[in-house]
Amino acid sequence: MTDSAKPTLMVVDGHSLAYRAFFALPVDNFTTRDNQHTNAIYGFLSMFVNLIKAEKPTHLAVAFDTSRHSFRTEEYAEYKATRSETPQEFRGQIPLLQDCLAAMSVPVLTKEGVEADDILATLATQGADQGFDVLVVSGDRDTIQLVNDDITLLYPSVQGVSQLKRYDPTTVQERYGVRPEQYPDIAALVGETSDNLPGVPKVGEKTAVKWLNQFGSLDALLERADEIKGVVGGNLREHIEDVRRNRRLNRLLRDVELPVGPADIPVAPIDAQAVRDIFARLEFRTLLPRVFEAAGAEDDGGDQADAVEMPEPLQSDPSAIAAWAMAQPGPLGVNLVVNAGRGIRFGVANATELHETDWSDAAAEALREWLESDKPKVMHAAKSQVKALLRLGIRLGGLADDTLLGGWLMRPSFPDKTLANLVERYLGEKLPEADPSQLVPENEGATPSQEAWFTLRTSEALRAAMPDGVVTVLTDIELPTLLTLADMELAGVAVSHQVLSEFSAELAERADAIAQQAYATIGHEVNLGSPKQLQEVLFEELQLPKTRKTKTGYSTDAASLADLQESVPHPFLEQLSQHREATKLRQIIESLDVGIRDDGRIHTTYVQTGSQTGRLSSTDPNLQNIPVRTAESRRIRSAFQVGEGYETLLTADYSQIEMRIMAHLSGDAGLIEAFNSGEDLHRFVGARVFGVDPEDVTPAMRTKVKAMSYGLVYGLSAFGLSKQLRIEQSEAKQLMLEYFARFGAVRDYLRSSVMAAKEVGYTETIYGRRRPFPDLSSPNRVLRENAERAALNAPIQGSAADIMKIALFRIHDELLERGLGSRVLLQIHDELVVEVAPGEWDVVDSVVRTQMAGAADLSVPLDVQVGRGHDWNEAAH
DNA sequence: TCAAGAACGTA
DNA sequence: CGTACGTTCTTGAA
Repeated sequence: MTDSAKPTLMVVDGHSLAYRAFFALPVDNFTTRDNQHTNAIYGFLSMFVNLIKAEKPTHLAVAFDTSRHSFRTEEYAEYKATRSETPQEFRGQIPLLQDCLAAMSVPVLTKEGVEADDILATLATQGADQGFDVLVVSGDRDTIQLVNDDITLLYPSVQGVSQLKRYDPTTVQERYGVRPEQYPDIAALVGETSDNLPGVPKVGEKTAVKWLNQFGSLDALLERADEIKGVVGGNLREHIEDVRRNRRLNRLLRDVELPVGPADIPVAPIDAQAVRDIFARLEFRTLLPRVFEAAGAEDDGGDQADAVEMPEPLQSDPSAIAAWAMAQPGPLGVNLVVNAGRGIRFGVANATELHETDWSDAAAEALREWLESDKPKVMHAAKSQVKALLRLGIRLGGLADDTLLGGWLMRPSFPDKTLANLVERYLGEKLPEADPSQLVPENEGATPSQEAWFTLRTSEALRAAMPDGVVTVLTDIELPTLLTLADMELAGVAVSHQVLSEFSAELAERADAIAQQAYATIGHEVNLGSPKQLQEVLFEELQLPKTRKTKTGYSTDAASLADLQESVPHPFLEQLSQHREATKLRQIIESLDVGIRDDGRIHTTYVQTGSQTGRLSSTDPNLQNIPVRTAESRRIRSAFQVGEGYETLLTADYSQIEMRIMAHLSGDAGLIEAFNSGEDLHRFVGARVFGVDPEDVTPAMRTKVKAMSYGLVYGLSAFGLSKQLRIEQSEAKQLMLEYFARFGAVRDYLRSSVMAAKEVGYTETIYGRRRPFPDLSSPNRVLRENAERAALNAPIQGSAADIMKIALFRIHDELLERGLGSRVLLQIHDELVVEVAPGEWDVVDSVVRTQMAGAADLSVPLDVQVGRGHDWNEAAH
């Protein structure tokens, strides 16, 4: 392509390319542990090394803008004035990017009063004069004017930063219909919105090109502007000064005084250690070898600790392993490979020695003493392993860490929770992985003891990176919770197939009947479960007014149907709603029914890392969303019954725990008084807000303040409140004003908590659990406001989750310690379900109340409601 | 067979 | 234009 005899000069506009990368790469994937955003840096460098590899420049420099001020703003103050402020998280990345470039020995050029493109223009012009092949890399269209036989422009295409389009004189001519040096003439006529340079109205690229070709030059055109007929002619004559100004401003300076010329910037060897250091800080791992490769340098690993050599795993006898493990002073990595609930292989490791064995009852017995001892053990995803051991009657002791939990606590939003991912993130190494595409893989995956070894080392690295508060949450809340959940999952909850199937049959019959009526109403059959077909019926056949828009059409959800029914009543709407209700319940029942195991119980799985706030989630089946709102749906709960050999179920729930946490965190005197007064919360708040005595608070008032109180925790707006209460927005606004006039500290707290989160980049619960929020300073309003609401909610929901977890494991532990037969079965965020053994009611009731009320010491009491019954519905109060 | 979207259950 | 979840069904592309 290029004449190999000629040197190649590559000059890059760092600012514009990094800015494109900033918007192209999701910030979520490019944030370091200490919340430094790196997406612009990564995107730029990734493209940059590709360029160097492909183009092999002999001389190289990257130019940056210094500020928004330049000779152009001097002449025309509005220049680029419409550009929104570059976001702080972009600007913050520029110095770091420049550090990276410095480490890579790439000259970084800036000059006060001129833009990066002027520097490019100067170097490119000098380079061409001095016999270089010149490559200009820029995302600014004005650089098209530089293109000639010696100067080629690489311009990012719309597809993304990684694709660069190559412009030489021919391609410019093809694309724009003029020679490169004429491009600024077109731009001057058309204008450039992004630079806030208005052009001639009604003149686009086509007209501009036509004129230029007709008159030969811009000067000639402006001279003879009288000859252009029609509206555009008038426009041109009217805006002739704008065009002249545009042309002055879009001319790039080719004679900027620079400290270096093209010959002074030959490609130099990179500073390997400096690159390693800054990349380590930015947590770039995959980029490192690419930079070394592009620079033609050897990555000798540097003066960091040498890459750790993985010791060979030893196939050992279980009792030998047990003796060895007992003798180890420090923590060991432990890994029981579980399949279908049973162990199959077992591995254990310290830093230098790896042992593994097939798992068997005999192996379990040999290892029992050590497993049950409090000798420290470090695992990844311990819960399923703990359960497999419990099935053999082995209660694991000494669980010192679970890297699954640690990784989640550090970055709760990250979906990949595998050990392999943590190994890469925290050790910068690769966990050996079998190639899943091959039946007999060439590369063996890690063996059980190797995984244990990696787990142990990952645990150390994770702990080193973990803030103290997060360590506390891990060891004092999550690890004890893990052991509790293992017992709860194994216990399961007894569910009556009989009750479920009777109800299911009833619902099936009803759903069928309603469906038939619905078909009769509209005159034909339709799949009532298909929103697409329903839209046909509702909005075309029945010509009902359009509802809320969805991605694929108009909504047919319950709220929309209710709205329609109110404004344009139609029997089909009612039938559809009832059908939905019946089939939904039936669906839930059916999935519960198939979940009943041979022991007559449902064993859910709690996903301890399933939320970003610290809550648990429940799957297979989800027992945290069993219907409760309607009397009919509660029949499902009556199928959850006390198991054989037990006396009764106990339910215990926290009342208004989130509002209590808000009272505590905000220190609002009124709200604290509300909770200390013993008065019904919403009555108390309603009395204050509406200025009446508590006994005079009407149900309507109570409903309003209740919605307001709950909405607060979620970042509710006046719009949302009005929608929910079906009142005017102005009334909702007034309600909020009155509310905050009485409970102002609540608003102050919410505001300042979001502000603080914006400052540090994360929120924190009372116990130190963190949740990062990179989007809080996003330039995108939707993203930012979503993040603000989530950030407002996170400490509240998260603190509630912390408190419930503490109560949960303390109850679990105390029941065990006291040798009681009663056991906790379910956790539904603020509620626990306990199966009480015969004769233990009084003590269990007391343990539960005491531990729940005492789980946290807030400035308001924690109120606990306890109920008792043969089934879950009856036990609710 | 899979992923996305809509809908809906809970706290 | 109210947070946090999981499941089921339909649909259309692969």
